[in-house]
Amino acid sequence: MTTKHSILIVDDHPITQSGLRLLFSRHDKYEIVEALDRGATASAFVQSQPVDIVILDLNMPDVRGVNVLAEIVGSRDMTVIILTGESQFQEIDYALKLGARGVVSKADPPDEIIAACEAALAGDVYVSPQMREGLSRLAEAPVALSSRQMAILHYLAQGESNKEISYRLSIAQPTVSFHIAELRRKLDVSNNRKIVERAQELNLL
Amino acid sequence: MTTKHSILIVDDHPITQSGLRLLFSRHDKYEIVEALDRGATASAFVQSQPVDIVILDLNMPDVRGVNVLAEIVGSRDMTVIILTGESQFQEIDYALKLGARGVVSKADPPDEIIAACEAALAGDVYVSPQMREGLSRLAEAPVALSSRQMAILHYLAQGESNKEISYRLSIAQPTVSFHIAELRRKLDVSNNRKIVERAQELNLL
DNA sequence: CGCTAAACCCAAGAATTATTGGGGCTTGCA
DNA sequence: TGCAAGCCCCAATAATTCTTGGGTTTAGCG
Repeated sequence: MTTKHSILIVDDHPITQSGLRLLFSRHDKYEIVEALDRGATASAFVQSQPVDIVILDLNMPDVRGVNVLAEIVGSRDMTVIILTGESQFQEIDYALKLGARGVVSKADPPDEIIAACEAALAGDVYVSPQMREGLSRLAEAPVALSSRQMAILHYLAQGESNKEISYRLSIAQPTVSFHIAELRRKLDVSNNRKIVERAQELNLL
Repeated sequence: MTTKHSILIVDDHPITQSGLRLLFSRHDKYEIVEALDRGATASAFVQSQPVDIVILDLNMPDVRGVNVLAEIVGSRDMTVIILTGESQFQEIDYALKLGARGVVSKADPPDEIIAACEAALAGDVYVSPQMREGLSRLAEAPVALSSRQMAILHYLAQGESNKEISYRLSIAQPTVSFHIAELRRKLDVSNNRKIVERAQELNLL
């Protein structure tokens, strides 16, 4: 092997970053080139410096991981592996639809992360046994949202304005309003202020 | 020093455990004697083998960390440091009342954990700056809302539009916007979509 | 009593968001 | 193959919401 596989870590917990460094230090096939603690910086980073694999946390203080994922796969064809601490299967399912190449829980043995990387490099999508079980139990959603609608729903849940959303997704403001109208229709609410509440009732977040 | 300070880690994420091992391996004053991934096993462990310091996660699949804490401090006088990944300040406040000797977020620099251990050994209670700020918001003087502001807050929580609210209260629409701006200011949020969320945090609803 | 602060209100104009109408794309199905 | 339905997008325009700058009233205080 001439060159190692470059890895970007995106996780807001320094202690988890340390754990990942220790893990990958035992596999000289991989090299961590950067570890970031904010989703926004991650989107920017991969623009200027693409990496082979992104290890992405779903829960970060600034941006939802799925939205980072959407931005990354939207601009570059990069391998993203989801590393989640919670059992948010709806969101994980959505991440897979967006193009995540692997899903591992922080409660899984660390080797699962390596397994996911191996699978991704081989062109497969790896979901750890625990996560696979959770996903299979996920009852088919009574309300089916498209990926765009889901992305915008997540931004809404974070309290972002339409303008901010249009900027992040690089689409026109009326397009955001259009998707919001679709969310209102599908979730059967009359008012934008009820969208997030209803989505939570339906476990869409 | 004749003997090292013994440490028990209780956290359901192996990768976090790795990070902690790496961290404490750089401080030969401490020695990790065990790392457990379930709260129930932790309660049992310290009965048979007391340790100097317990690093305790709040979010575990089987038992809430606070319940483990209650059992530990109830039976043995042991130093427990809370290591939390979420901003659950109500629960953290409760943990401190129960007798936790330190609080650190997983989003804090790892050194904060060492600082908390040092403080605990010196007999102090250490709360990291980030956590301290969150806790202070809990304790800060209750936000005083006028009756008009409170009325409008309730309408907002029900998802009513400004127009509907102006209609119900028989006031002009800009007046509603004015009161909403006051709510934003008093609740210290930047965006209308966050008002209700913040009000719930403060138990104003 | 005058002064200040805070709550309440509104008109007008600025800013944001929604709707309409239309286009392109893909998928499944007749 | 052609058609219908869903998704995604946007420009232009409509509707809503926000801000600004002003006004009134009340309450506390030196």
